[in-house]
Amino acid sequence: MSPRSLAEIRRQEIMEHFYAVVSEEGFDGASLAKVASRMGVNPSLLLHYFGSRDQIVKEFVGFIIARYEQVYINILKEVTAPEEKLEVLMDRVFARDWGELVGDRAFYECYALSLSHPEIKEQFTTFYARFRDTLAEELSELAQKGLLTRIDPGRAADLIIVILEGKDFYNNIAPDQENFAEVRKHLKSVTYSLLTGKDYEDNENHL
Amino acid sequence: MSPRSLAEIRRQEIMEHFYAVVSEEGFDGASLAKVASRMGVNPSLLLHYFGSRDQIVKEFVGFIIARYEQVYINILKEVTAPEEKLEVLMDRVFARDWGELVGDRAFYECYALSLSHPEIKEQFTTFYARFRDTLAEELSELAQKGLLTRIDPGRAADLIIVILEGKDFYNNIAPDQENFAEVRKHLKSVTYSLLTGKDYEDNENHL
Amino acid sequence: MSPRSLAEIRRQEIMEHFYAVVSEEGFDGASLAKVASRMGVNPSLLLHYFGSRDQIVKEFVGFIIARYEQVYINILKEVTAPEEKLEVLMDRVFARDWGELVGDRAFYECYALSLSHPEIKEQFTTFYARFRDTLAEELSELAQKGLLTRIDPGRAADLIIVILEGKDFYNNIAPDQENFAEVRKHLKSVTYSLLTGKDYEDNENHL
Amino acid sequence: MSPRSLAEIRRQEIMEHFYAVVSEEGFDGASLAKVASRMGVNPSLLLHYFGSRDQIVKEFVGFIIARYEQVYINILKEVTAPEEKLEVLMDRVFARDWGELVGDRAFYECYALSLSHPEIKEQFTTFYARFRDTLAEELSELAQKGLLTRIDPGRAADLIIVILEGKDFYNNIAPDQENFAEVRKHLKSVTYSLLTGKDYEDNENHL
DNA sequence: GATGAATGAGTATTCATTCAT
DNA sequence: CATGAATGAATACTCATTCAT
Repeated sequence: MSPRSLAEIRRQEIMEHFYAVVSEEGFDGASLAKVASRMGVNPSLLLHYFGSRDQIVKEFVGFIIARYEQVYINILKEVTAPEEKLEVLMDRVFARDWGELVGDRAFYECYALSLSHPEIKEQFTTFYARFRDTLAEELSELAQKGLLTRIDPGRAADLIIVILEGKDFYNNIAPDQENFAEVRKHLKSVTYSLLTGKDYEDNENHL
Repeated sequence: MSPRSLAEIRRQEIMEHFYAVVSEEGFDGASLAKVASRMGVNPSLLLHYFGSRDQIVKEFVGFIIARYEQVYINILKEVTAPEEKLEVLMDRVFARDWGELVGDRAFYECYALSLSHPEIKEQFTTFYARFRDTLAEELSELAQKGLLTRIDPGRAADLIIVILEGKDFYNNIAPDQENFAEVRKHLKSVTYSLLTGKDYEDNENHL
Repeated sequence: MSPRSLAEIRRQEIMEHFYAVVSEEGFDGASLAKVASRMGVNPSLLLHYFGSRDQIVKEFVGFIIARYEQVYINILKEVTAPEEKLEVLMDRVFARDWGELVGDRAFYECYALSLSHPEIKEQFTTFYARFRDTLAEELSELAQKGLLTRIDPGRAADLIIVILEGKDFYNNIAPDQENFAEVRKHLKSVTYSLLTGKDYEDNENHL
Repeated sequence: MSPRSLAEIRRQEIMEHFYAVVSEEGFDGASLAKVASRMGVNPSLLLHYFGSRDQIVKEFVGFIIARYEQVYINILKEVTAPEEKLEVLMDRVFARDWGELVGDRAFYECYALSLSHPEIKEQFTTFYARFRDTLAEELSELAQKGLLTRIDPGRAADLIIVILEGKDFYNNIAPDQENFAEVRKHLKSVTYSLLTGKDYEDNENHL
């Protein structure tokens, strides 16, 4: 309840504004001057709190991943009866979009960055490891209840991640944008079958 | 007999070197000076041929997509007997990597760029449209021969693209890198089932 | 009648286009590239004919002065009866404008340039010397006929030049632009009086 | 006690140095680097204070005009008995030179600039409007005292400006430089006559 | 905690110029 | 006669950063 220190608030503000600029113009366009000007603040202030732009970028990747984590975790943490759990999970994975995240340039900028920065790649890797493990754990429960017959939970988790990320990737640049909802619906049905061995048609009302 | 004008050769060289730098350092680090210095050439020369850095970037996206297209087309153009066609296709889609393409920062840099540049997004969209259509056409032939029972060719093409891109995305930052081959193998089997309605176990030797 | 050499024509073309650009953007904006592009020609061509930009500028001052000379000479060369000569001269000096010359940035650019380039100043000086002398000669004839009573011809020539240049200078930036015609009219009348000792009112119909 | 902020002092310094360079080499030669180097300061500093070179130029025109205004106002503000006023005014208008102003390339550079920049032309126009009005006002007083018989004060002001600017223009490039004092003397006498209707000969001792 | 002065390296781009063709 | 390749210096401007206040 105690208000965070001013320093903490400022740092958060800076991240928020940095995010806004990266989303629109990429790291390329995210100069301290531009971010500071958006904040209505002196550029030196950003350095006062982070020491260097590099440090901002580094922490920014953490900031972005934390944002994702929050969303991904929400997919799972919903408490429901085991029988419904898979449907709810599927619904969420294949939902329209997750807040402002889908199509977010900032995320892919960080991802691209990770491909040549081992330290940053590490951040992504541990994030996806955590996500995979949590997913697998969840699915494992379902498997024990016989609701997930044909597939190993770890494999299933991998599969879900692949389809999830592939779907979002494709969604952003897919032809026939307006009908992408049907692609999502189809992917959902297909994934459901893969996990349960049953057709999904009879569950259509969950969409 | 000299097939291309000097200008064309130079432009190609510039693209090649620009690619190398973007792959390592992103657009952020791809200054004209850096690219020129790699080429052992004066920075003005790049502008002599392209007019502006923006123009280089724009054409570079085309260059990257053309590279992908070449690979993606290779997946399909192999001429084989219809019965083997699906296996060959699967093999290729889920192969280890496609030259230097996988894990290529340059590609994701372009992709990220497209998310806030409609003109560039358009380039991606038409590329994936073309890829999807060609895939669908191919699958449609197989369907007519009864080798693809359970799925509409267009849907199947979407599915393949989603899994293909999701796999590559995941591959780059997946935990347990060494065992990713198994993930690929599993994805291949699963995709095969989805397309044919048959299990893939009996085809394991194709991997 | 024989066509000038192509070289001569080209040089003239270049001067013409250089003039257009200097008029709009000053020497500052008159780059070889810009001039060449207006001509639809390769920048190297300008150097082919002039050797260097400096040479173009130098010859350009001559070009500008020659343009002025042509106009100024026209003021004088009209052959009329001595009694009308002064009126015609006055009419011309205080005419609305002299072609596109009035308000021409290029002229003042050259003039400004002359203030720190002795060689160029020399060009202006000899031009105005020539102008002054021709004027004085003309006025001297009138004086001999008793049409110019009160003033020494040389002094009169100086006076005319001062009023002429002052009027043009003032015209370009005078408040109350629309009514500047009246200023011109008044200046004409005043100058007439100064030269002849008579009031000008009775000659108003010459305006 | 320190009257101006550091920023104000710096801005003034920059104007001063910019003036020096423009006087010698025109806008063409007045690069930020050159000006900064004269100041013994980093080029970025000029932009720190003005934002862009264009802004410097714009403010520079104001700076130049303010300089002129100061001199022109000095012509008028001298308090003397009405009977002497005209003589003093004439003396000042036709004085040898006004500090470093005469022959100042910077002024004509600005003037030339104004011919294709409406915004800058506006600055000149309002300056000359102010000058004309103040002059007219002054002359109007003299007229009421019967010291200015033959001419409307507004017209007289226009006339003085024309002769003043024409004289300076001509002075800079006139042949027979050494004897230009006589031209000035003659112009003074002539102007005096025009304003008062009396000959000036008897006032020669004022020169 | 925050600003502003100042720097110096780096940016894309423009420019005049040379040379080979 | 004219172009186009190539250079290298110069341009205005941006940027991250330091330091004093």
